[in-house]
Amino acid sequence: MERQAYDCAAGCPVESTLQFVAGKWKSVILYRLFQEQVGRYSDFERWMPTISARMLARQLRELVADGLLEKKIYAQVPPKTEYRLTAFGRSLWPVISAMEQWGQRYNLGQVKATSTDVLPK
Amino acid sequence: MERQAYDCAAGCPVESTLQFVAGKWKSVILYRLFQEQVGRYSDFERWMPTISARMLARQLRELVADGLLEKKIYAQVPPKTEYRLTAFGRSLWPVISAMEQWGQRYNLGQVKATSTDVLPK
DNA sequence: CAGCTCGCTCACAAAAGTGTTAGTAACTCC
DNA sequence: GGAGTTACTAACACTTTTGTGAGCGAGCTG
Repeated sequence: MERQAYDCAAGCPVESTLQFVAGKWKSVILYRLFQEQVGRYSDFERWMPTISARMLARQLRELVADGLLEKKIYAQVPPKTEYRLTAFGRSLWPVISAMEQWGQRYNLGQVKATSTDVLPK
Repeated sequence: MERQAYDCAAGCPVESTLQFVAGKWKSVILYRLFQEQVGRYSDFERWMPTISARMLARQLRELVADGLLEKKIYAQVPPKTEYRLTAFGRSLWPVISAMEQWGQRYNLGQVKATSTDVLPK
């Protein structure tokens, strides 16, 4: 099983949240779906060009298994699938949104900023 | 270097945030410091009993290198060090707090809940 | 009937992350 | 003077995560 095990004896709430969100691409996938409502497999490939097909399929599968996304398969050829957030997935909006805002404010470029770049003195 | 590389061509803000927060234990360390203000090395060992010394030292070092924490070394024997949040680190409060709240609401136990456990119908 | 399409999956290999054990420095207490 | 203290680090092995390349099924298009 390719999943990190967070075992927090005291039931740390931050760790529980991480269980759902901490895959390398998961929060980005969720973020995209918050923006676009629906995404097909090929949409994600376009939105996140550096992800490999293997990872994309796997992260999507885990998100579906966790109940955050739902997957609709159309029985047609060539195949078509759609992913969208479930109500449970949508409940993560505060988390994703906080990440988005922090990233916009403190890290507009993709290169890591240090505190001195951001906070004067 | 033990660091994941997120290269988001479009400069996705969620990915930039992940760069700082996505270590296996980083957000938990930050969370603890938001609660306690100050932490010594041995405090973290007590707060997070399942982390290994190697990981703790490493995650702390990275957080300091990223400018999120500052480290104060007292020149005494036996040695004493204190870690606390910098202003930059404190700017992450909305992210950590959103994680905390989601974890408290939807995942009180440490076992993964599924959507059906949480959302009626 | 060859080729294209889409949404994947599999096997293999490389890379990243993690745990374990041992050890250090230097001062105090017994 | 031997043991205990704190905050680590280094070496090694192991596990987990990730990338790569290949392939598949089934119908539609030329």
